[in-house]
Amino acid sequence: MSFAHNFQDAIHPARAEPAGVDDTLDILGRMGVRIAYAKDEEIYGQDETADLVYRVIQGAVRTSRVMSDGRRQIGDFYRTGDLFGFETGSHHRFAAEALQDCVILVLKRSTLKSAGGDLERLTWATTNRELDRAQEHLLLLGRKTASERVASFLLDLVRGSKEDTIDLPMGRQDMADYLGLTIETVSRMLSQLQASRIVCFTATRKFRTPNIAALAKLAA
Amino acid sequence: MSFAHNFQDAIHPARAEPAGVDDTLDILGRMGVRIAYAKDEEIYGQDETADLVYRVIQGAVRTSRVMSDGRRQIGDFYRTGDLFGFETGSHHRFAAEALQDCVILVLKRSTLKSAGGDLERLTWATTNRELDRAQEHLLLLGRKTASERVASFLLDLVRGSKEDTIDLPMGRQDMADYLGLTIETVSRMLSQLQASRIVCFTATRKFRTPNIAALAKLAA
DNA sequence: CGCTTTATTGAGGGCGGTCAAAGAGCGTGG
DNA sequence: CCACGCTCTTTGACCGCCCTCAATAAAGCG
Repeated sequence: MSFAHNFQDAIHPARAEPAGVDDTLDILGRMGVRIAYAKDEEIYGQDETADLVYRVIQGAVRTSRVMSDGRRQIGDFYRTGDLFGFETGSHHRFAAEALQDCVILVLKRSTLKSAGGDLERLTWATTNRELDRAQEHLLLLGRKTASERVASFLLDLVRGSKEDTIDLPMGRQDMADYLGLTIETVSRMLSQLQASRIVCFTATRKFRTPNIAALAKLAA
Repeated sequence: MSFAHNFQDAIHPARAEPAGVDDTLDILGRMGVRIAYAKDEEIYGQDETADLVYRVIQGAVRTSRVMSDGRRQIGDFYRTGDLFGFETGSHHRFAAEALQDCVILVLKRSTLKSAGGDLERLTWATTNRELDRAQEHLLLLGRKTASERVASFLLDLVRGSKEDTIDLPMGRQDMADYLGLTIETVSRMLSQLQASRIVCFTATRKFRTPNIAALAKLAA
């Protein structure tokens, strides 16, 4: 499954940190270890003990859980700068995998907690954000229709980006497993949105949203 | 909607605390204020600021979120002894309502955080448990079938109880809104489980599980 | 360019939703 | 205690959304 040769600190510590990011995060950079993962490589496994936390330096990550018969649910996606692995106190309910080749900063959880002050506040804020997102996800999975789910998903991406053209870091199967749908339904909904001139795909994984208001309305 | 006359500390502080509960929780009892809520009364509202936390002293509570067209998703249920209201750092994504007439201990969040030591650990543990449950819920809503959802739900109740006969604190509509189903589907699945001799309802809201192994298998 | 993987589109079926009616539970008042 | 009325639950018939299966098309990659 994974034949990537991990390496520690092979990436130069100088990062292109966007301006405005809290200085607190810079402290993290000096505390942890950078590890590179190949696409689809596992960062941590389902039911693994959770004494580490992670930050995406480059690339993107998904958390997922698979049932014994292969059905899969994706918990969330993480982009550059995001912290993840906070989901539990002892054992991970979801596994984490690299969505693309990426570089991850790995830290001991205990280090973060004992650091006090800003870092503790950061840990707290991150966990709260996780809960918020999970609850929004619950509503989506429990009560939204297929088109509403896809619209909500795209809207989330639009709101989390400053670019005009947005590129999806994941394939259709990952979208489907996040949204609780099949790949075919996702594809159909996307085609439908495009036919309605609400989104416009310039490539399989690149799109623009000429009509965000309409998209927001569809997302319900 | 609610014509219950709330009253503070009208309930005598002596509680029938089951043995084995952490002493930490007793401290809470001296810090907060007890408030009684009538069935279906709102404890806090969707989008309300979240500077308080709560503990169920008596009765049961649900958290829920409704969409503009009335579709509702229930986040979780809370029984005697459970802490709730930890879902967010600033504003509640879900409202909380009394499932039955109940008594709730209300505390300032800041009090809890500044107390340090055990209480801080308790806050942390509770939040982690919330995340764990939310993630389990995500899998249920995203990937399980109707019968698996109902089986999972009943199994959860069985595992959380020491009694042989379990009674449901909620009606079918609440179950449905928790499971992302309709009331009719829930009812049909229950009838089906009973026909299979996997559960046995002695009343609408009382059941036993003669065959937990089979129930666990169905829950997947 | 050929091969593999991924995405789209179509046809048909099934699970769960919708609509409707009957039945059970339960408090109220005669 | 029973009759009545309300709410909640169950059951049935039918429908529609999404899934399944299958084929084609497009995209990635050597």
